Amino acid sequence: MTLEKLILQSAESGLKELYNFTPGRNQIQIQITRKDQEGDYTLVVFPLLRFSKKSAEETAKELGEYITGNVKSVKSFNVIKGFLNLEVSDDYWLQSLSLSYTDINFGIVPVDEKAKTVMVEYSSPNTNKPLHLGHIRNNLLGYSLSEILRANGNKLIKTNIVNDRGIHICKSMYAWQMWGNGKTPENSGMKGDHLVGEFYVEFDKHYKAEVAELVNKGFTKEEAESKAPSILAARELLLKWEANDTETVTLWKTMNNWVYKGFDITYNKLGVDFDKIYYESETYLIGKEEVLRGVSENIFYQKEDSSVWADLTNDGLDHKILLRSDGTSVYITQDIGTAKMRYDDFPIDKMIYVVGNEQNYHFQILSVLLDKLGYKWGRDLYHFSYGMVELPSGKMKSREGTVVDADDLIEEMIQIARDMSAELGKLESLSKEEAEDTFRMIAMGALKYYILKVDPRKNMMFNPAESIDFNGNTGPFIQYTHARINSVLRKASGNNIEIDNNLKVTSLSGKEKDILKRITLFPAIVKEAGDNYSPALIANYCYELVKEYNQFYHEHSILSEPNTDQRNFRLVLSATVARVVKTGMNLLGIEMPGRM
RNA sequence: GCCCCGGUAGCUCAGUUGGAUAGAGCAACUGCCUUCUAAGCAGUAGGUCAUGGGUUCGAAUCCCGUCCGGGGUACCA
Repeated sequence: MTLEKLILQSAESGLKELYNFTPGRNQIQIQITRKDQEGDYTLVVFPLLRFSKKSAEETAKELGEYITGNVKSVKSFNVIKGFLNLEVSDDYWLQSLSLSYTDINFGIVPVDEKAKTVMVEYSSPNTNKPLHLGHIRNNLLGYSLSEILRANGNKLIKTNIVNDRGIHICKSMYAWQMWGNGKTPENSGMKGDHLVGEFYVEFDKHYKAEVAELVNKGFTKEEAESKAPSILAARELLLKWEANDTETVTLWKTMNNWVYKGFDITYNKLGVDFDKIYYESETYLIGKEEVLRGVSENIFYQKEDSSVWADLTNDGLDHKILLRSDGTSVYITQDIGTAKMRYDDFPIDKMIYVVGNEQNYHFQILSVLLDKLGYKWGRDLYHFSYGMVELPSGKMKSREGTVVDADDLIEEMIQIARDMSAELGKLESLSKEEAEDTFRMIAMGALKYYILKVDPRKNMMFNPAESIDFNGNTGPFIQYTHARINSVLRKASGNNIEIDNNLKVTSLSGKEKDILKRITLFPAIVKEAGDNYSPALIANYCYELVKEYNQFYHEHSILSEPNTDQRNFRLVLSATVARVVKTGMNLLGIEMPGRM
């Protein structure tokens, strides 16, 4: 049992004994004592005054005396206003350090037979364009969220739904047919996803020009948008594709394969992976079947133009189209099919969709539709809705080419890591391969931390003109501290200094105690991050921990400490910090270089 | 119009079931490397927590109004 729980229990029995009052759940607040106050845990007595019927000071004093008398590890207390600050004995902190040092999986809940199966869908790209910064946020969040949930004892299935069919890819296909001149990744040396994306932009350019021309001829904007020759041609391709037209399907396969090769490279650089990949082309027909079953069972209705709709007005929503009048399926149609297929394939206890918050309405509807179709899990789908990445110029739009390309950004980060390392005169002792691998880890560490330290629900700003930092509250700062500790530990073992888990120390400095306290918090942080689906909590914890460690490192010497017990304690402390930070950063998908 | 989300230092962000004097980093300025890695440490300066009310021992946090920004809103995904 944690000390916090022991204190809580003691406070409960104290209240009963002193004031004959039995507190309800969450009625007693125990929190970590503020840094500027003496003590380790603080009990707020204000809410208890109406039961003690005494002043805040007096109540706090009586409770403090009771708790110090009952909980061995609490050695003393002080009262300031209505705050009862409890001071914990050094022995307790040392013991918990010893335990976390010994436990290789400290902070991680093992996955056993009783574990729940959680499926996390993330990435989910369209195959008509390369990945950009928005996708990076999605991929990093999805991967990290999965790792965090696994660390909380869940069985994880990471999945990806590739939106490989639909009007968007038909646009790129049409543009390639019209203006491609047989360009391929092979004959142009271009990455496949970038090449296909180029034609998506090309399509939009022509389309916009056509619409403008039609508007000039007197059509309304809406008419023009649905009558422009390009869009008609793209729609025709979609129809041909759904009719399994050989030429169309062949082109579709070719272009998609170009894109997949490109995606694989980007995924690899991002360090993300999937246990099961679904393709919309394989799920949309199931979605269609489900929609048609819905029509025959009068769950949905069909209009005269034969488009299919759901009436969701009873759920406080609107009417929603499920099949177009030409019979082709829309975005939500395939999501219905994909969901059904997944639940058929796996024993899913919890399904999480990592998708941007612009889709909030979509997922609300998806839930209701599946529920109406009779799937009891429909209402349980969880949309992990994260905020957009904004540029100073506003929102990123692939069509308009106003995006920060994922591959470009990664390359740029690696180059900065190289330059900075050269400037600082680091890593000169490493081989070229080792150095390059370290640059990669640092660059990705900077990028990943930058994105994951922000609350996922909020929109975030990215200014390309001010490149991502490597100093301060950053990934490299944390990696650096870790590398520094490694260096000390290397030197220790080089000098044949053995690290002993049996800690014998008489006095702890304030900094040392701060670090000890922070380390013992780690399991609770992992749990909180899992409960709240928030990688940011892990990121901020790691930062706080290494910041405290750096202060300690500056104030105390480790290897040249004459008292060997003290030296041993500091080595155990350092080694534990290194491991906790590494575990935490790995939950964010960030690798930790051995030296930097 | 209607619905959802947000607004904390010049900039980027923490602050999570309401708790003590609202915190970091960047940018600016000042110190600290013959001593375990200076991608570090210490310091100065920077705030009407958008705004007006309310709830209470106590509000950046909860409720209502207003302003500003973003997103969604029936044949894009």
